[in-house]
Amino acid sequence: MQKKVTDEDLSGEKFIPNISVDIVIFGFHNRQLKILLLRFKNTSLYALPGGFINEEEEDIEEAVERVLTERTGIKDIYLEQFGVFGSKKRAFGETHKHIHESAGKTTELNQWITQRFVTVGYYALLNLKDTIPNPDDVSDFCGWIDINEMPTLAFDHKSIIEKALESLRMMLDLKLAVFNLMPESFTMNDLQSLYETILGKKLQRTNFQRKMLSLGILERLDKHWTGGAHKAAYLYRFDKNKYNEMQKEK
Amino acid sequence: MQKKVTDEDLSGEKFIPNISVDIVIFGFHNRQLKILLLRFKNTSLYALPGGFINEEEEDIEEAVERVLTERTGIKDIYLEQFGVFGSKKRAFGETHKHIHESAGKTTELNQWITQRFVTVGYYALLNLKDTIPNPDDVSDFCGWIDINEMPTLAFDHKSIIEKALESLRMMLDLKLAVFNLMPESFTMNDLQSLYETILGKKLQRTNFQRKMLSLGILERLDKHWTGGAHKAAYLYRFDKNKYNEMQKEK
DNA sequence: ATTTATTGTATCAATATGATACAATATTAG
DNA sequence: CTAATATTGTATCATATTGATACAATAAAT
Repeated sequence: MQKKVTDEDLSGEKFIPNISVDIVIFGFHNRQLKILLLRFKNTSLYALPGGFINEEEEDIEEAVERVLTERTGIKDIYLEQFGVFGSKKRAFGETHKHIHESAGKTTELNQWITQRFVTVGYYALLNLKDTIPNPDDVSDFCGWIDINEMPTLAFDHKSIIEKALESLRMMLDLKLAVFNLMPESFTMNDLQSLYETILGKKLQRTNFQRKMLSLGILERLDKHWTGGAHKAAYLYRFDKNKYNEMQKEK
Repeated sequence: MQKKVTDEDLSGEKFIPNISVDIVIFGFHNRQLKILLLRFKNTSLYALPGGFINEEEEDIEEAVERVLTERTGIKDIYLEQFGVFGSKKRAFGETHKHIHESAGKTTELNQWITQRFVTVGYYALLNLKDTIPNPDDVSDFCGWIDINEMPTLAFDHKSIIEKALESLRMMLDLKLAVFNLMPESFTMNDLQSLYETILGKKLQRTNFQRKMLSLGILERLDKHWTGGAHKAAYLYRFDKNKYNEMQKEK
């Protein structure tokens, strides 16, 4: 959702009015799918990272990349635009006033932010371990929240997240973007649990393994001893070179 | 792209600034896929139907529906949002000036339309026969143009159309929206040629027929005599009831 | 040494898809 | 009227994909 106006914003930068971007940043850790959320200062209200588009200098996607870097500390992140939210009810003046006051701001709330906004939804897929979550100036928390433990979300961010997940689900087998969520090396079981949380259903282990191996994009590494009382699983690595060759052939 | 400002617009209606909608309206006739285009007065410049969003009263989709009805005369059309185009280069002041002058307008060109616009792309699927294409006040032509004979298009409408087609192609087997393009009754061959133009490749007749029949949503009607020196083909009808039952089971 | 949990692979059945064959039939040519 | 021709509907076979089950390998605990 719309990032609040900082001092920088007020001095010079000019945003396209009435348009924001919101980013559903997915990460994967401990076999759980997570989303990066902000919490507004002195509230229990959470929200998606978001921002506005610099009128002179930025494509929409560039604005998204800027916000992504601000919140996660990293660049070159897998991005997908999944929808626009333009209901006439998308004017959140009261909520913004509340957030503004809770943050202890003494200045007058900028009028423009209370107007109706159309927001463009993007989702990002990244390796959670690489990130250093960083709150903005109206948030006191920025961090990873499990997809199954969503807190109260501001604005219409709940439905934006649902749409993002649905979109991710549809793309799962078409693109192989899911590997952006995985660490450098992982076991089949790790990968399977990611697929299962995204799809929201259990998959059959042996057939899943067959399918993944037949993609021809996984490089097998050393075995991985868990300490468990059983055979060790292999680690795999997503092989970008093989993937690129595959894409060329299409 | 952005519809030009009419007298109505100037008197009272208030649009969200910097945002437009553009609609790729698909129709199918004579075994050819067509798009509804406008041609600006006294030019050979074509463009997609489009418009702006009433700030007080309209969801984005409602604005799209309004424009659709204005240009085609019909309501309740299948709609799908396929993308947002927000390049920083999307400011078309010079083109608008040219269109404005060619249309013989003596008034000053409204400044707001020369600014940067973010446009939301929708595609619509409808039965071409039901429509009465209707130009707007800066166009002298509104009609169906074959997808393979695209004229020079204004703004970035060429790439918007390409993206729409790509999106339609991806959705082809996921949804069964394609039937919105067909007339009340049609032969398998008609349907196949539609699939072939969308996919841009030939399909095998017998297997296509098997696939369509196995969907369980086609009702077989009488035979259809073409006058050709061969067996008559059956006509089929898309059975909405069967389709709805199918969806419920999912 | 035996037990247990998990892994990698093989295999068989059920489906789906690609390719080909062929009978049915509406018209035209002779 | 008969034969030729083009197109349609359906069947069938081979191949590929997917679902379900079996089983041997093995790391640690008993």
